Amino acid sequence: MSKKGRVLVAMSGGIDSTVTALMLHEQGYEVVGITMKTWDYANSGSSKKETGCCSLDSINDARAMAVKLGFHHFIFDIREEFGDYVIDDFVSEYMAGRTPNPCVLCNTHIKWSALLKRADIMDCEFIATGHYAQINQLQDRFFISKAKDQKKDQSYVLWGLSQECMTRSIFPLGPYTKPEVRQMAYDAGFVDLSKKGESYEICFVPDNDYRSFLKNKVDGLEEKVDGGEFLNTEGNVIGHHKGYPFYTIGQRRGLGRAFQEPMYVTEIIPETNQVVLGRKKDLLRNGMVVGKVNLMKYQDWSDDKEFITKVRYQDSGALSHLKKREDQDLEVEFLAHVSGVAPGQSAVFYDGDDVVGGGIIKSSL
RNA sequence: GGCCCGUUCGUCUAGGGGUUAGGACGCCAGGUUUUCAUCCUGGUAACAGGGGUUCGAAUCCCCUACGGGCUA
Repeated sequence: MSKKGRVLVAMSGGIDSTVTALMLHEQGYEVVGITMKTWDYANSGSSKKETGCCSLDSINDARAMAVKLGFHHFIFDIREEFGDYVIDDFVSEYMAGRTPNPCVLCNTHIKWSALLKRADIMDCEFIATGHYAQINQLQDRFFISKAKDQKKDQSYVLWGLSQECMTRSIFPLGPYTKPEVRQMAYDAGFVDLSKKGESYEICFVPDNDYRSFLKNKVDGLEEKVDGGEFLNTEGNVIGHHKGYPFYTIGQRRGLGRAFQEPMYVTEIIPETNQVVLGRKKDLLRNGMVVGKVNLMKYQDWSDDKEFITKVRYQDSGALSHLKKREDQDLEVEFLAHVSGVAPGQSAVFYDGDDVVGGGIIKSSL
């Protein structure tokens, strides 16, 4: 029917995915909307403000939006896969003293495969999301590149996408800035939507309190880990904490104790339920080991090639060398010290604006 | 049991007759952020207690409570 084909658009009811659907429609695609239900919100407490990408309210919003635009719309229940994979990993990572990245994991292992599976059933050649990122191609390889709007760039959370995923994905917002997208929503008559705020929380933790979430998921956790020791970098006990799963490397606030200067979590030791605190300079590292690597732009490179490594979503990045190891892990050497390397978080490597690849931080060096 | 010091926001402290009693850390609230964090802005909050002296006391004096040195 349509000139360009059918595209399955992941709609959350928010401004970005709505404009995505609109743009594709205007470009001549036949749009089918889909909203994924990842979590059962009925008994997870009330949420007054805008919550994650897939709250129950948002599902209704998304449906209403699709209907208004005249698209077909489906709700896809992926609670089971999502719960088994993303939530179980989330809990076990924290219990192992690491800091998981559920959005990345969901994108890599759940969201895209769920979308593609549905796209096949619905006879859609493409899938699209409202991510601020771009897809490029170098010879036969596809890779993610940063969005035009560097402030909104979301390439960091997409490092895990496979070649197959990228061949069929479209990110219509990549070449636009957030203000431009807002204007488009406004011009299209979605005045309220154009003023809608961003969503921040983890979708399955609507009240943004992951610590309570962990307590609810793990029986007796609080009693088990409460009262662990805070150590200084010399190994002396300097206080007590609420339990190692409730802290993350680089954390400063919420330690509940005053010291002469700001103190940060520099190490988490789950075996002994100890948390090491140090000064800002104690967070600096020379390198790290990254596992579960997915390579995008290049398969190989010379050892002296310099890449920019981001260690967190908002990290501005540091020049570094990447070396492949026997076990497929990457050894990353920072050319300048990097602060707050947290095992469990994603590391993403860039060549300019292009994503070379990414992985999960195993340990710092 | 005689002679000397110290006691300030929750914490560590600045201030030595007229100060909005300052800062740091904590805590709280906003901002930034599709993770957790970081980061930025702002806010809350104190002169151990009782007497004096002074126009005026956190500041000077005198007692009453908790902390350091020579003597028996």
